[in-house]
Amino acid sequence: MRIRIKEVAERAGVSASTVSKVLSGHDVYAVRAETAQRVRQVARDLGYVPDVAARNLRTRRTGQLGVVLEAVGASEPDELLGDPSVSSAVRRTFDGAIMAGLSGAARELGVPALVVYPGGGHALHTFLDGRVDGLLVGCDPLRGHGLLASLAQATLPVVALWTQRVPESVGAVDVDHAGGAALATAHLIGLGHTRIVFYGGGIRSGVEHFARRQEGYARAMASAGLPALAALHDGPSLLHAVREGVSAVVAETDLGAAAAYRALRSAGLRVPDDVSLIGFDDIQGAEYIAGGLSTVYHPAAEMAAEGVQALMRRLSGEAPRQQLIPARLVLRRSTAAPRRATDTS
Amino acid sequence: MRIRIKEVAERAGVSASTVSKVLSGHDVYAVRAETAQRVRQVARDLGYVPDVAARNLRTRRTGQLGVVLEAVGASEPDELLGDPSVSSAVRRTFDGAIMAGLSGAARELGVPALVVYPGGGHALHTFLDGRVDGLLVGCDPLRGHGLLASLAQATLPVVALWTQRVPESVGAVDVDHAGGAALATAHLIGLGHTRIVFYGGGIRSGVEHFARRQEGYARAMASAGLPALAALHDGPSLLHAVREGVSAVVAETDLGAAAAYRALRSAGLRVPDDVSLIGFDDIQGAEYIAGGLSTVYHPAAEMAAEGVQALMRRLSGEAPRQQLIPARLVLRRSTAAPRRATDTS
DNA sequence: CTGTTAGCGCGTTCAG
DNA sequence: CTGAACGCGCTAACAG
Repeated sequence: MRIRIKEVAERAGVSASTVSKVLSGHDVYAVRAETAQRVRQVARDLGYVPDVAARNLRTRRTGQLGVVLEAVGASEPDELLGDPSVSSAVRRTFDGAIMAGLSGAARELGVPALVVYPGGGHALHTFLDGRVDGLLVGCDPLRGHGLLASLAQATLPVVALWTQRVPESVGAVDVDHAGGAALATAHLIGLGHTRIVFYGGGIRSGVEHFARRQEGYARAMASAGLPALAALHDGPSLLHAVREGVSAVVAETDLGAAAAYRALRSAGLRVPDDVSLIGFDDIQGAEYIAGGLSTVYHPAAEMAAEGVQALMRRLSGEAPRQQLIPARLVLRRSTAAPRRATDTS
Repeated sequence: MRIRIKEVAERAGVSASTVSKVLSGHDVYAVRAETAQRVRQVARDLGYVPDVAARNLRTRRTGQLGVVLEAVGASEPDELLGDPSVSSAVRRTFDGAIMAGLSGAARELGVPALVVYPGGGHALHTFLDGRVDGLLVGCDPLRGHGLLASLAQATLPVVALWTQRVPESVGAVDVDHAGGAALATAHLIGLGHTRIVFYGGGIRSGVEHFARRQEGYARAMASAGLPALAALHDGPSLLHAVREGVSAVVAETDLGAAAAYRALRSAGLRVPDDVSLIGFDDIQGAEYIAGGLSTVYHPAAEMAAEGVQALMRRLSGEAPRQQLIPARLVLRRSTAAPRRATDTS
C-alpha cells in the first residue's frame, strides 16, 4: 500500500493540509521554514508520492498533453510513393522524429507526460474525458483529417501538426514545404539552370504537402523570371523533357528522386553531369541515392517541438496561431552547374 | 461546463449510481433493459463523457500503460555506428517502429492511452504516482539501463523491451539477435561459403545486442563444423582477411555493412562476386547499400506489440516471462555463392 | 431492480 | 502560522 499524505502528516506531527502546502511548492502558503523542512524530510524518508488521480480530480487539471498521430502505424497509399515497405519505413522515420521532438520539448517544458492515443478512428468524446489539458493532432499528410473539424467545436485547446488547413480556433505548426521547394529551385537556378521541372504529383496529387512543394517551385521560378513547367510524374515524360532541354529536376520527395534517378540512369543519363536532381525530405538512405542526393531537410522533430510550445502557450491563454518551420538545403552530389546548352552551338 | 453523471441521472429520472451501472458496461449489474436504454439515450443526447480523474480515483486504476523510451531523442555514441546524423536517423526509425507497434497493440487490446514519459533521467517515483497501471521500458540498446533495477523493487508491473538482461520480477521482450545472426550465417554457409567473418564490435563492444549477434554467428559456424573467426572491426583488417581467403562477411549492422562495402570497393573488390556481404536491421535505405543489401529484418514493431500484450498479461496476474521475437532474412543482391576457391587451382 | 450512503486522496478555503 | 472541514465526480457496497 502506498504512502498517503495523512501518514506523512502524522509522522511529521502536522496536519495533512500542511503537508500539501509544503509539497505544493507554492510560496503563497506561509509555513514555518522549520516545519517545512521536517515535512519534506519525512516525505522523502517514507517515499511519499502524491496521487495524481486525486490531485487531478481536485484541481481539474492533469498537466498532460494528448497526442494523436493519425499517421502512426498507417501504411502509405502505394500509388503515391512506390514500394510500400520503403514508404512505410519513411513514415516510421517521421513518426520517430516527431516523437523525439515532442519528447524533447515536453522534457524542456516540464510536461510530466504525453498521452498518446493509439491508432486512428477515435470518436471525439475520447479526447474530452479530462485525461489531458490539450491536444496535439499530428495529421496524416497523405489523407484528410476530419478530426480537426470536430475538435474545433470542443473547448479543448488543440494544435495541429503537419498541416496548414485548420479551423480558426485550432493552432497549427507545419513544415514550410513551399519555402523548402523554393530553396531547392533557387539553388538550381543559382547553378545556372533555366529549364527546371517539378517531378511528382504536386498539386494534382491532392496531397497538401506536395501541392505546397510545387507552389514553392513555381514561386521560385517566377521570381527568377523563368517559366514554370508542368509537373511530370513518370519516367518516360521525364526523359522526353530532358531531351527537350530540361537540365534539372526538383523531385517532390526523396523517394520520387530515387525513381527519377532510375529512369534517367536507364536511359544512360548521368547525375549530375547530364541532369541535376534534388529531392525533398532528406530521408534516411538519401546519401546512398543517386550517388548522394542533394535534398531539402524536412524538420519534423523541430515542428513537433514547436507544436508542444504552441500548445503550452494556448493553455496559458494565448490565441491560436499558424506557424511554419523553415526547411533547409542539404547539398550532396546530385546537383551541379549545367553543361553548356547543346542548342547554342 | 461539462455534463456530469448527476445531470444525466436527473434527466433520465434515475439515480447517479444507476447511470454508472448502465454505462459501466458490466452486465453484472441488474438494470431493467428499458431503464438502461433510456439512460443511454439521455447520456448520448447530453454528450456525457465520464470524468476519468474521478473514475481513476475511485477505482484506483487508470487502464493506461506507461512507456519509457530511454532511446527516444538520444543520440548514438559516434564511435559505435559512424556518422552521427545517419545513426540518429536509424534510431528514429526504430523509435517510429516501436511506437507503431505499441500503438497498434494498444488499439487491439482496448488500452485507452499510452502515457509516454518524456526523455530520460526520470527518478523512480515519477512512475509510481498512479498515472499508469504498468510500465513498458524500452531500453537503450547502446547503453546500460539502471532504471530497471530500481523498478524491480517497486510494485508496479514492468516489461522491458529490447533487452534480455532484466531482474527476475521484470518481464522482457527482445529481438532474437543471436537467432537472426545465425540465420544470416547459415544462409552464407548454405551458399557454399566456409571462410566467413563477423564484422563489428560484437562481444567486445559491450553492447548487448551486438554481443548476441556475434554469438549467433559463432553458433551457426559451430553447428556447421566451421571455425568461427575473430571479429573484425576496421577496413584494413577486413581486406587482409579477404586476401587470406575469407569470402563472406556477416556485418553486425547494416551501417557496418555499408562501411565494409566501402572498404571492399575501395580495394577493387566486388560484392557479391568477390565477397558476399550480409547486414542486420534492414534499415531504411538498405536497398541502396551495396547494390541491394541482403540483411536480417529487425522486428522492432513486433517486439513492441508483444510487449504490450506481455504487460497486459502481467496486469491480469501472470508471472513475468522473457520472450524473443524471431528475426528473418531479407535477401537482396549482396550475397551469392563463392567463386571457386583460387587456391585449389 | 433501484436508490442511498460512503468514501477514493488530495488541495483549498476559512477559522483560529 | 496551522488545522478542520469540505468537496472534486465517480463507483462499490449495501439496503430497500
